[in-house]
Amino acid sequence: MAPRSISRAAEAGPRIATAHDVARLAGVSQSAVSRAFTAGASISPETRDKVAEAARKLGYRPNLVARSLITRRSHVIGVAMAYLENQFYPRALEALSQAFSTRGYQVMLFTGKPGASSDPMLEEMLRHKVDALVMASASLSSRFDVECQNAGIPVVLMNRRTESRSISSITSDNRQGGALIAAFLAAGGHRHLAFMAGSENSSTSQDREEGFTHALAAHGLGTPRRVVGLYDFDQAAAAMRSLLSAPERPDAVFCANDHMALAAINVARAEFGLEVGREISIVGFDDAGPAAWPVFGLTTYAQPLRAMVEEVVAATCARLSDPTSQAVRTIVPGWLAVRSSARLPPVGLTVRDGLTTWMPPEV
Amino acid sequence: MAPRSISRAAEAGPRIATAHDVARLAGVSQSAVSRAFTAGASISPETRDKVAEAARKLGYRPNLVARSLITRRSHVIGVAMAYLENQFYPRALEALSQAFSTRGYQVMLFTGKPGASSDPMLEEMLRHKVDALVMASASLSSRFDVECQNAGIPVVLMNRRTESRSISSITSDNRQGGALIAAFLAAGGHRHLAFMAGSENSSTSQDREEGFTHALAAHGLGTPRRVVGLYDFDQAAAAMRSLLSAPERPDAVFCANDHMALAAINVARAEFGLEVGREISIVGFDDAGPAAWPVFGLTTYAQPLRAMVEEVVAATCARLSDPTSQAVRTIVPGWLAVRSSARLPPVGLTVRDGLTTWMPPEV
DNA sequence: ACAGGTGTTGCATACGTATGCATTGTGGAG
DNA sequence: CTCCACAATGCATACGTATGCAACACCTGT
Repeated sequence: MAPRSISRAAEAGPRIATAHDVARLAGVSQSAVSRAFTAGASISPETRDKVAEAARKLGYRPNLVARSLITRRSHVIGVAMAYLENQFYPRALEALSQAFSTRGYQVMLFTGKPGASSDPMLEEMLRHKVDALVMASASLSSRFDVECQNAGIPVVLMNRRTESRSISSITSDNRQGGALIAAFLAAGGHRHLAFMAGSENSSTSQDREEGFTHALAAHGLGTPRRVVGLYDFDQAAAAMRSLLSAPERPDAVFCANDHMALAAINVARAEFGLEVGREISIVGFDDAGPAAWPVFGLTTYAQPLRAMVEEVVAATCARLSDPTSQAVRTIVPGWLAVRSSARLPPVGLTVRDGLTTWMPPEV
Repeated sequence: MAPRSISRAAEAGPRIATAHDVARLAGVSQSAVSRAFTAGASISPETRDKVAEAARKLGYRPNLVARSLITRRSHVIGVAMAYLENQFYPRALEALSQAFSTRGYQVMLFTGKPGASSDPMLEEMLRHKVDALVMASASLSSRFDVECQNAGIPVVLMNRRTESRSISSITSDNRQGGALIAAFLAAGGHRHLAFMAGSENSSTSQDREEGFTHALAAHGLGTPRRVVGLYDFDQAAAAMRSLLSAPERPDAVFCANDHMALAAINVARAEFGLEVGREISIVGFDDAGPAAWPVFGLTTYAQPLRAMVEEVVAATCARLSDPTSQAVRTIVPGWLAVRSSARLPPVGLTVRDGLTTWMPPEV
C-alpha cells in the first residue's frame, strides 16, 4: 500500500496536504491542527492562527471521509426520490439540499431503478453510512424499517406515511384537502364527480380520496367515478380519455396530484375541445410550478413546500441529536389555490396578496 | 474514544458488525473477509462461503467510508445542479444518478445557494472527497479549474463549455441548432425575428444565439431583436411582454431554452390573446417534458438527454480509470422537433415514428 | 511562598478496511 | 522423490482524523 501511494503521489505531483503536513509546517502536533478546525476545542488563539496560516499555505482541507470514520457521523443524508418529472419533487429536492446544507449536511441522491424494489437502494445507503434517510418516493418494504432501526438510522418520510411507529412522516393534510375540494366542487354546483387516483398503494392518494369521497357523501353527492392515473402523465391522459368518452361525462374531476391534473387538462382541451373551467372542472393537488401558469390556471390544494421541507429537516436533525426521541407524524396545513380550471362557487372566495382561496362558508 | 464508543454501543444495543466480527465468527482473519468481498481477490471458494455465511448471520455490510479512506476512492460523484424548475435538469439528474449507479457510483448533490458564488460549494465537494465533478449549472470561477487539477479530480461540464483545456464538456450542437432554427423560421416565411437570451455569461445561450444570428444573416434576414430572459420564467415572461408591446411586433421568437419558451407562450396566449403558431411563432431549445404536451406543442431543438448523459458518464469514468487521459469536448447532435408553436415551412418536413422533424432542403 | 485551579498541548490510540509481504500447503513436472 | 510454481492465508501496517489522558505552564488567592 505505502509504496503504491507514494508512486501515485509522485506521478500526480504534490501530495494533498494532510493535518500532519500542516502540523509540521506550523510546528505543532496533529492534534492541535484538528483542534484548530474544531469549533469550541481547547486551543489558544495564537496556535489557531499559526495553524490557519500553515493550512492556507498548503491548501489544506480536512478530509471528511477520515473524520466520518472516527466520529461515526458522515454528515450525509440519503434522499430517495424518483419520479422527478412531477415538478413537486425537484423543487422539494432543491429545498432539501439547501436546508440540509445550511445545517452542515450534504445530500446523497438515490433514485433506484424504475419499478425495482427499494431494497438494493437501502443496501447502498447503509453501506455509505448515511446519517439519516429521507424518503420522498418509493414504497418501503418491511425490511426497511428493521434494518434502519438496527443501524440506528432515522428515517423520515416526506409526502407519504407509514404504519411503523419508528418512522417519522411529514405530509400535508391530505384528508382535509380532499374534503375541501369536495366542498368546493359541491358549492360550485357540480353534480357528476370523478376521482383520478395515483398508485393504489400510495397512502397519499388513499387519504386524498377518502377525504374527498366522505365529504362528497356529506354533501349529498354519491360516490364519484373512479379512474387510476398511476401518477403518470400518459396513464393519466388515458384515464381522462376514458372518463370523457363515457356516456355520462363527469362535470368535475379531482386528480390526486397536479401532474395528472395537467395531463387531464391537456386531454380535455386538445383532444375533446372542452373549455376547462366552464365545460368541465379539473382540480389538482400540490400546487407545483406549472399549476400557476396562465395557460393552465389550475385550481389545486397547495402543499406548503418550504414548510414541509423545514419540518422534514427539523425532524431529521431532532432524531440525530437525540436518538432516543420519538418519531413524529407531522401534518402541515395547506390551502386551496383557486384559479380558473374549475367553476367558482358563488360565495366563500377571498383574495389575499393576489392569491385567491376558498373556505366553506359554514362549519 | 474507546470508552465512549463502548458506552454508546451498550446503549444502542448490538454493535454494527465489522469485518473483524465476521472474521471471528467464520474463524478466519479479517483479511479473508475483505478478500471475500473483493471481486478477483485470491481466496478459496470454501473460505468465501464461510465468510458469506457469517456475514449473513451478522448482517454485515462493508463500510464504504473506511474503504474510501484506504483506497482513496469514494465512489461518489459530486453533481452541481441548480435551476431545477427547468424540467431538463431534473431529468438529467435522474438519468445521471441511474447511469452512475450502474457503474458503482453514487451521486452527491450540490445545489449551492441561489445567486451565490460556486466556491463554497467547491470547497464542500473537495472536503467530501468526491471522485469527480459533474457541473450542470453554476458558472465556475477560475479557482475551480486549478483547485480540481491540484486535487486530481476530473471535472465534466454538461450543457455548457469552458475555455480550460483540462475540463471536459458535453453539449449538444448549440450553434448548429440555432442555425437550424433560423433556417426553419426563414423557410416558414417569417420576417421579423427576435431572440430571447438566457444569462449573458452562459456559453450555451451565446452559442445558440450565434448560430441563430449568423444563419439569419445568411438568409438575408437582419439582426433579430434581442431580449434577455435570464433562463427564468418570470423574467422571460416580462421580456416577452416587452416584445409584444413594442410597435413592431416580431412574428417569430426563438427562446434560448424551453423553459423560457413556455413562459413566452403563456404570455402570448393568455395576456395578448395570440394564437401561437399562427399569429406568432415561438421556438425553444431542449425538448424537455412539457414541450411535447398538446397545449404547448412547442417546436424546439431536441437535445438527446440520454445520449448526453451517457457521454457525461463515459467521459467521467474514462478520466477516472486513466487520470492522464485528455479532457474531451463532445458535441452530441440533436434534431428539430417540429410541433405546432411555429408556422410550418412548405417543404422539408419528414415524419418518423410519429415525430416530425425538418431539414433544410438544400445544403 | 505554596497549593490548587484553569487552560494548552502532545502522545497514543482508535475508527474499519485493503493490501504488501511472508508463510504455508498443494499439486505437477522432471 | 525432489523441486518449483502457485494458490490461499494471516500478520502487520496504512489511510487521515478525533479525542481521552497525562503533563505542563501560568495564574490566583491565601
